[in-house]
Amino acid sequence: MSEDGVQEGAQEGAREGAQGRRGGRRQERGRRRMEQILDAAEEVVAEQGFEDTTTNAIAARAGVSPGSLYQFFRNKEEVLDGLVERYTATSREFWSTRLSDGTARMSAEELVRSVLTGVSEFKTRRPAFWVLFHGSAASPRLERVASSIRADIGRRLTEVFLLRAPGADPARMELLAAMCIATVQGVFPMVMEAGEERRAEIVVELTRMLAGYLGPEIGAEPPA
Amino acid sequence: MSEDGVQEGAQEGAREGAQGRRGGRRQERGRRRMEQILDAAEEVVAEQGFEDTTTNAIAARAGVSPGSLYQFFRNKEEVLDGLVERYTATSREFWSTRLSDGTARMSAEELVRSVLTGVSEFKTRRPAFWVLFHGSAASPRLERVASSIRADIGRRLTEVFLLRAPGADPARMELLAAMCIATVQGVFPMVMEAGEERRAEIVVELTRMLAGYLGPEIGAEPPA
DNA sequence: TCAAAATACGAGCGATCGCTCGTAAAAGCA
DNA sequence: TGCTTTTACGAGCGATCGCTCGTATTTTGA
Repeated sequence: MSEDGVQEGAQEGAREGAQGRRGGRRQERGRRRMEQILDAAEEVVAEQGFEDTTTNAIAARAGVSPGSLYQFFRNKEEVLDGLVERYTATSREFWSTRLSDGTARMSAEELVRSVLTGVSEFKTRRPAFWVLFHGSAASPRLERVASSIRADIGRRLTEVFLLRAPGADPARMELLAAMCIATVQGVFPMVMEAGEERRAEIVVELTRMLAGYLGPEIGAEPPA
Repeated sequence: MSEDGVQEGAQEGAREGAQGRRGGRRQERGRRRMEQILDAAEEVVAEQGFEDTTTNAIAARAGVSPGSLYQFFRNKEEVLDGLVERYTATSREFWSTRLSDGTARMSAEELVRSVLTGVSEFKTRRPAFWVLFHGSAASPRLERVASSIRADIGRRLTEVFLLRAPGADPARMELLAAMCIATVQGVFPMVMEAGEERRAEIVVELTRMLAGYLGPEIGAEPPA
């Protein structure tokens, strides 16, 4: 090592991909800090909305100086990208556990209801998820983020549909999935704004609409 | 006037309301300027999005100084409120012409298709409408605006439903209308982003979904 | 033990944006 | 014609926000 000093060149390529300062070998402490910052971002986005979220507010919520935040994220957008990454990872687990068991045997209505309650739970656990999922025609930045989240969910849902209708055209199933996701995106705010009993009523409506829509193509095989 | 310098104290009370538009003894020229400013706001919102729209940009687009803008609108939000007001007025015409004729005789599918093409046209004529209608969970301000627009459309649509199903429960029809509006809000971005032929395909899907949902309660009376 | 790297701080820079203010020209009214 | 009101201007104030920079502390690795 004494020869020339510079010998870290071999390493720097490995890490640079995701986020934060380039070429940096991150310590355990740093990785924890990044999670803290993302947790804080989650809270602030859920409370203030996407556009009103400031980096200083995120840093303060995380109990960290603005400078420290930029130690790990190059700019505000990268923080949001970090949130999205966490969501898609979590959503991956969510769907796999929810689809591994007997979804193929469910009626379309049971399937829809099961997924809807799942989404509802997820939204409670991750308050900012809905904001990023819903997106907005008003904000190009947010829409970019939202459509990437929806695309990921679309892929999962397409798999489920193909599992239930093995002979079907994949492109067709993709379209059905996209329609369902868009519909839920549109209707879910109603669910959230409504009171407790009203909420159940709307979920019933949404279930009826989607089950009716999917039924002919994704309906359960007759249990005979 | 030279006597004491300070003698405008008697006037200042009258001044407070005049700034904005409250006690509006507005001249013809002023009313035209307001329309110009709203036109400019329409363009800028459609191009930049809701949050990225600045009052200075609106003024510049309208060919007016920032000061002049604030001669007519007390703040940014009032400009957006003005846009919404124009929309609800235009939407009033839109619905009344679209509902005055034989909507009661149409099948649910025809009705849905007719409304959808209408919305599509409207969106082309008023580019910023979609932005304000779609709203966003990410922006409390925008959501306020959007929900007021949706509420107005909801009232119109409820009327149509009641016209087609005179015996039905009004509250029930209101719920159906809200569901339809939310669904369209969710799915329409897909329509807009898609290419020409793809677009028709999605509209067919949306029509099928809504017609299937409404059919049992709003379907046409048997023509027999 | 010690230098390099990673982590941490926080004041504040530069840019933006909503909006004001002093001023002055056009329009209504006597 | 004069006086008031409305319309018009545009530089710039005050506040905010994303982000930087100089510096100090902790951890790593040899």
